[in-house]
Amino acid sequence: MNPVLTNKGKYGLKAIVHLARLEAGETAQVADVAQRNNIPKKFLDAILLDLRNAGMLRSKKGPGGGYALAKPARSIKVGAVIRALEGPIAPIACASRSAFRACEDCGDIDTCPVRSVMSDVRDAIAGIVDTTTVADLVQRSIAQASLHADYAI
Amino acid sequence: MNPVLTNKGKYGLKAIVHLARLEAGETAQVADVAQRNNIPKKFLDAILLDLRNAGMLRSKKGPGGGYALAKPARSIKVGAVIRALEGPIAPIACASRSAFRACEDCGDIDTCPVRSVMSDVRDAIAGIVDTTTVADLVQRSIAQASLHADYAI
DNA sequence: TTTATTGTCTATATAATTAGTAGATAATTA
DNA sequence: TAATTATCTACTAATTATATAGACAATAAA
Repeated sequence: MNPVLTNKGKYGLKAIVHLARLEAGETAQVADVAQRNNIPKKFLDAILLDLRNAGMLRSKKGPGGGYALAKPARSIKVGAVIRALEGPIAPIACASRSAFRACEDCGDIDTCPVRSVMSDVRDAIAGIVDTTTVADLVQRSIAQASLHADYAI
Repeated sequence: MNPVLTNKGKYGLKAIVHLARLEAGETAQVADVAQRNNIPKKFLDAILLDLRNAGMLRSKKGPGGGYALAKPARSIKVGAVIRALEGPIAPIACASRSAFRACEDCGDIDTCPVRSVMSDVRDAIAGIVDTTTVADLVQRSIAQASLHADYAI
């Protein structure tokens, strides 16, 4: 099971966390988000567009424009971000709820042990990504940062 | 998070379940396993070799030869099969225990929220695949088969 | 109303990975 | 010796990931 949060999904999550940290009403420009997070700007363009089209971000063109969250960070699930950028979370199509597809080599879907265990895996993944929100991610990074802060003068 | 039990991993799991269903001492030939499970024979050759080199299968050449499990099915974890064929199970390298690697774009690994949630995902996946054995898969397919059996005369 | 700025969209290019194939070689049995 | 079966090396094709280029559209400020 290879690395399969691709750069696209990773960049998208980093970017949306960046936006979630803005003050209410504030926007950030793609170029700024890209630079601050070491993300290729043009690549990020396409990613933010996907997230916007999925209803998670709003955008404004022109000087002073940029991107911002379209709704509260606590209402945006990590799973929604991943699905918008990477597609279904199931490790195999026959174990997907949203995009089920039988394997061509499958004899009987009801007795396939691979499908059975991969369905469990899917549920386990969903159990994490669909209960963790972007607000949680912000919280965690702050909590971790303070744990590692150097308070010595 | 794209389908990422690849065909290789899927074929390997199907094949090892096939072998786990053999009588004690019995072997099966690659050609037979391939045909019965709709797996390209040459591809399966390479897969079974990997599993053999990982110590899960034993093989014998020549007429009457073939493959068999090298140890009891209950001692072979699904996670071991997947790791042998697909590599580490973590969705991203920075969340892997066995093959950790920091992202090039990562500012601080300790405060990265992507790594944090993906570590949770990794643990969730491991929680399934490292507690499910090949024997469990055999059991399940039998249980499911009897559920769907048509007992009417 | 012009100009600079910023997001939007389409098309294309490169690299990596997956999925498989071809064909020779080695071991074993009859 | 001949048939059989696994082993190994090398190669090809298809798909996906990772971008990049450049035109276009909307907005704000001068």
